[in-house]
Amino acid sequence: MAAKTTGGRGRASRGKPTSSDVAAAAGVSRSAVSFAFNRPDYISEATRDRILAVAQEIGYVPNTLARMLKAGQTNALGVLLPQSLAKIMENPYYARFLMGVGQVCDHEGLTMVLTPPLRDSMLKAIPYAAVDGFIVCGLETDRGEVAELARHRIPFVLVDSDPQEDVPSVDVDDHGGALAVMRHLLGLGHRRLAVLSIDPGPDKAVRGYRGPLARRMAGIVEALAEVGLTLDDVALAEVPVTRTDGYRATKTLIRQASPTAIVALSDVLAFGAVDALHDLGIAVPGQVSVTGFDDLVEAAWLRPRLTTVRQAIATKGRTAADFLISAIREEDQHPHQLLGTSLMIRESSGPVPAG
Amino acid sequence: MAAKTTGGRGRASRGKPTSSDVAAAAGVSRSAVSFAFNRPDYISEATRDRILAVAQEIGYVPNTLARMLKAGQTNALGVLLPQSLAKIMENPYYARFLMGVGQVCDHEGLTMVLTPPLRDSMLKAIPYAAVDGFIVCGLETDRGEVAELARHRIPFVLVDSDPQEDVPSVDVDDHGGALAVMRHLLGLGHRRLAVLSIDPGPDKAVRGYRGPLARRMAGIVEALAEVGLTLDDVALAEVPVTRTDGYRATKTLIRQASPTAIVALSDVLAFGAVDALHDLGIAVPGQVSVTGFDDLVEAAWLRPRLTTVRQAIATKGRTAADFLISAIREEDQHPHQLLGTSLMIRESSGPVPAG
DNA sequence: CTGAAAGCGCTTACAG
DNA sequence: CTGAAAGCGCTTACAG
Repeated sequence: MAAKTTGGRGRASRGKPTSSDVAAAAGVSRSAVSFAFNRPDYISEATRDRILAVAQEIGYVPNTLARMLKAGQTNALGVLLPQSLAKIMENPYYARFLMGVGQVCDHEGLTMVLTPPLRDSMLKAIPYAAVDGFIVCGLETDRGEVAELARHRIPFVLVDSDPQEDVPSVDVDDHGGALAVMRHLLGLGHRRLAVLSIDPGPDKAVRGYRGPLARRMAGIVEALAEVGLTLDDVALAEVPVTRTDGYRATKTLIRQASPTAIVALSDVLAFGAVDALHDLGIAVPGQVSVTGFDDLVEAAWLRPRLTTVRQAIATKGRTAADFLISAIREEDQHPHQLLGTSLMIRESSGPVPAG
Repeated sequence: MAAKTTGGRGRASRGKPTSSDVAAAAGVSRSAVSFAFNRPDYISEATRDRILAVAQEIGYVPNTLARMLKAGQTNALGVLLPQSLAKIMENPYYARFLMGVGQVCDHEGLTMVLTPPLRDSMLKAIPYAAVDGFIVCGLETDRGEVAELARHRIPFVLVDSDPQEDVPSVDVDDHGGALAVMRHLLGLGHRRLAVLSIDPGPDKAVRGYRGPLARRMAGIVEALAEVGLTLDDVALAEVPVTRTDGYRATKTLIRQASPTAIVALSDVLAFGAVDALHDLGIAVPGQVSVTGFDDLVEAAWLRPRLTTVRQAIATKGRTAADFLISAIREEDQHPHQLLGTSLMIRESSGPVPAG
């Protein structure tokens, strides 16, 4: 601990100067100091200048925390993430999503607070960050957090989740996207398919798929049914969304199922798949087609260019931030936005190879 | 504004419940409530359980702001960024850097607050976010902010900057990196070079290059001198660090200077350059070599794989976070870390074409 | 094991 | 235009 000079309440005291220090040094009351910063019109310009000069000199700036406490707002938007900060920043999907959120924050003069999953050690006393509300992200969410947030009357919006009646939410037409990409592949004649899917987390066994993953799987099942197939007819791998995991899983899928097409449920996984196929000497799309989901900026850079399902990720972030701001202002609506998806047919998918 | 029931200090009051509400409902004092959350050993288990149950029931959770104010710390690390949040999240370099910072935050149980450049409208009353300290990032920094932070005794560390004696800092051997990549290209016989550089910002005219850019330029000049050239002998474009800007600038450079090698001072710019050359039908490295700087993860995905200067970006973030934590704890050291760079020779650079 | 009191640093009616 | 006072919601010695 730092040594603290006790009795020093004057400017001689160690630590950050407070409004009292400024008041003493400028020979005015603390309110005058406050007015100098917040209500220029309440005091004479001369006094204000003097106070500000003194403040500048002794290095005073109003304590943000105290200000926030008084005001009852923080001017910060929280983003409650489904994974560790390190993992999130590694995932281009989130970079893009946070870009959207960031645009709104920039525009509204808000800061952005990134919060990793709540430590569920003590679900009672969640140490919420100092924010005005949360954007709750991600496939793996809505365990206890959502109920907790609602109970504590903290404004929030759900993203990539299972929409709830009375909570604002932003989602994407995952079902339609998955359906479209599957029909594309099936239309090209592919029947030996592998689905490179996203790890649904530990409680899938208990509760089945949820959120976007559930919708995407439903789209896949629907498309399969159209040609008389079921999920049992495709190879399935479920892995964390990293390029490395996509790479490894692809090698396994190829070995075990020798599919003619790999349907990745995320572009990042598709990147890994293309890499793996390249390293295996398998031509894309000559021998194996690969499709993604998301249409990250990087998807168009890849060679071959990736066929994928586009979703407007930045728009999703922007919309979520807008909805949150409305919720914070207690404009008591509960808007639900469903953004469209569209199939981007590029170079990584082609007709099933002859034979 | 929300309607506020005035005199209601009981649990009937609107808005979030406070410790008084819990105390009243549980028939104990406010301190007891506080103890239930913070000092389990100060009260009986039975009482604690009762208080916690009541808290849970009425949806009470201690106000974070008040807590922080009392404690004098926020458990949040601020990252002061050189650009708007939207731009930052668009740049893979920052994604990687923030990943490093995130790793430390994850480990230490800290949250991460992203702060765009301070609005210099009112340099006196900068509305600092509620954080324990700042990691100050970026080429364009150290205008007024650094002096302000120091004046206000806010702990901070400088990253990618011009190190100062008494401020912790983390930098990279930009000079060595630039020197190495230039020697590589010159060694391959290239003499008609174009440098695709980073926009130094508005006050370059006044103060010249600073920070990493200054060091990289110095490395370039040194390498040029070794073969009897000067900066006047190379084409130079200075643009914002986006793939699009790299793309456009490359087209211009090719038209105006027809270089045999393009030295990009950032991988993101190099990505754009490779794209532009591809679209122009110019072979890389057959006709034009391209090099980058950073060695982003994506650099190895590119085809041809990008020759570039590797810097340990995530480590930089991690080190910066560690230094900041030390500074916050007032372990009064001012460590300076200089991380190495290394030249990654891959496929995008080759010998100067004959003729 | 509990309760009244002070205080973290600020802002804001309110009376002068 | 200024100053004393209350209060934002919490925590923490302190005396019981």
